[in-house]
Formats: sequence, C-alpha cells, structure tokens
Amino acid sequence: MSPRQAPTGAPRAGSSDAIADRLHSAAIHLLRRLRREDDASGISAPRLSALSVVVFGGPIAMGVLAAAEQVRVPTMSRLVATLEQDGLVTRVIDTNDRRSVRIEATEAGRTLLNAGRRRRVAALSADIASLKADDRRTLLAAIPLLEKLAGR
Amino acid sequence: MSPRQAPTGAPRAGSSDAIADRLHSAAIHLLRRLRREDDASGISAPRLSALSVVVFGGPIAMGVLAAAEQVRVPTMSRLVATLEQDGLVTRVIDTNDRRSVRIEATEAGRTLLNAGRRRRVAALSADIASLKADDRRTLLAAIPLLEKLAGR
DNA sequence: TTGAATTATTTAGCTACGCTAACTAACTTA
DNA sequence: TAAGTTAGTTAGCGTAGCTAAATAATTCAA
Repeated sequence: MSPRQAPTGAPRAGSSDAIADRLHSAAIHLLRRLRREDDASGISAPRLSALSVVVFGGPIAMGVLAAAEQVRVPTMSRLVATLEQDGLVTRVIDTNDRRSVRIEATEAGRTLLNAGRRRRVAALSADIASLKADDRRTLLAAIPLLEKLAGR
Repeated sequence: MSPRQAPTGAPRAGSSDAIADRLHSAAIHLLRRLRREDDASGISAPRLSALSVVVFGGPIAMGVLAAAEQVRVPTMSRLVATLEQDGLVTRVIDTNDRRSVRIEATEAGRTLLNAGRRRRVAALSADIASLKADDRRTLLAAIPLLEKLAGR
C-alpha cells in the first residue's frame, strides 16, 4: 500500500512529507498486525467493528450505523444480518417509525466483544509494556495527534 | 474494528492496556482515511502496495513478493496478473530456474506509483504541516515506535 | 384525504481479494 | 532415472465493498 523504503527523490527527513510518508507506511504495517490478531477472534474485522459500535453506541438505526462505519447501507444491512444469525445482535422495528430498525447487542454480543477486545489488545499491550518509559510517554503523546490526523 | 469509546472496565489511563486500546482505535481510523485517499488513485490498495514493492524492491520472484505482502502465493499471482494486464509490471521467466518468475515494474508502473504516492500523502502532509512544531516532533519520535510495534 | 414524493431498509447482482486444494512444470536427489 | 520437492497457476469458495432496483412506511400538498 505504500513504499517500503524512501523512493528516489524522497522528501527531506523530518519534513511534513517525510513524516506523512513514514506514517502512512507505519499505519499500514500496524494495521496488518492488528488484523492478524483480529483474525484469531473468530469474527471478521468488519463484523467486530460494527458490533463494537452497537455495543458501545447503544441501539442504533441501520443508516446511522452504516455512516459510523463508513460503508453503504446495503453493506451494513448484510453485515448486520450475519451478526444477527450469529446471535450477536437483534433487529427491533422502531415503533415510532416502522421503516426504521433498531439494532441492539445481545448479551452474547457484548461478551464476545469484550473477550475479543481483550485478546486483541493483549499482545500489543505486552509489547508496549516492554518499551522504555520514555518511549511509552512519546507514544501516549502521539496518540491524540494520530486521532486528529485521522480526522476526529 | 474497535471500541469507539472506553468500554466499561476500561484500563487505567496511561497503562499499556490503555495505550494499546487507543492505538488500536487510532490506527484503524487513520487507515480508513488513508484508504479513502488511496481510492482516488484509481488503483486498489493491494495492487498499489504490491506495485510499490516491485518498484522499490526491484525485480522480485512471486513467492518473495507474496511473503513481503503477507498474502498467499495464489493471491499474489492473481494480483500480478491484473497489474500485468494494466501494463504496470511484466513477468519474465528466470533463466536460471525456469519455474521462477521475475516480476518487474514497467515505466508506466513507476510513473503511476510515484504520482499516486504523491497524491496520497499530500493531504496528510498538509495536515502534519499545520501541527505545532512540538507536536510534529512528537509524531516523528513516535514513528519508529509504531514501526517496532508493527513488528519490523 | 388521497396520490406523489421521500425515506429506511432489503434484495440482487457485480467486482475484488483473501483463502485452500489441486494441478503443471521444473528442478534436485537418492 | 524415478521420487520427491519447489514455484507458480488455476479453480472454486467466502466475505465485503459497491450500485441499482424493489419494498414498505411516512410525509406532504393539492
């Protein structure tokens, strides 16, 4: 998804371009690692992500959930269908507007998410714990910046 | 793919668990932004990524490329087939071992990659440039840590 | 108050990209 | 040289994106 090393004509080290380039690469590599760990949870990343929104964002309509996950409604509709088949969420028709569906997590959904989250973060957390205190502080300070760059 | 906010029983702020949790979330959000920008380049992320390895890593065998991209050989074989159809790479049979294929970038491949890379990184780079110098330093310092966590 | 427009969701059908299994071809070695 | 190994391709499956079209409920205007 990105250059593995500085291409010819690489930007000046420390410049915004260089940071962007390396950050791009680092994010991709980090994501691949996370995805590898997500795979172990027995539920795919998009499903886990959608489930997460439902668990922590409470009952939510299909369209709102799709927007939160940045996918189209039909994509989310199918995702929710499989989550429902797996007993992780339920669809409840909104009594005020019967076109609308409220998607809620089941107890099984909440349990699976929390277990999965713990497993997912455990390995990364262990690596972070093995960093020097200084490095850990740097990482912590960088997180809000990453979130800002991600557009939150 | 991850909690949007601290779940009940969230770890102590600043602990390795908390950093792992937030980093997980930040990486996902950052990735989504990058993917959105990648989409604009007219070539899918997996293709762009593979092309990148070929361009910067020189002629490379199928199996090595698959390993570099962390996908199975058949997946890469198909990816390369489409890149070849698009005229971005060529397959050359290795004269020493005629089972083996050397995948090389074409001039068109190099051109597309560099143009795409510039476009991709430009928006992110602009946002980084707008950070305070201090924050930019923090980000720069964090990048090697991210790469280390990603397993490099 | 009903007919038209809008809104929320689902269904259908396409593409891309992961995977495994099975195949072909080429090389190595006992 | 036959048997085993290695490199790559082909076939076929599942998941997840998308758009277009269908369905159903609601809103609104004449």
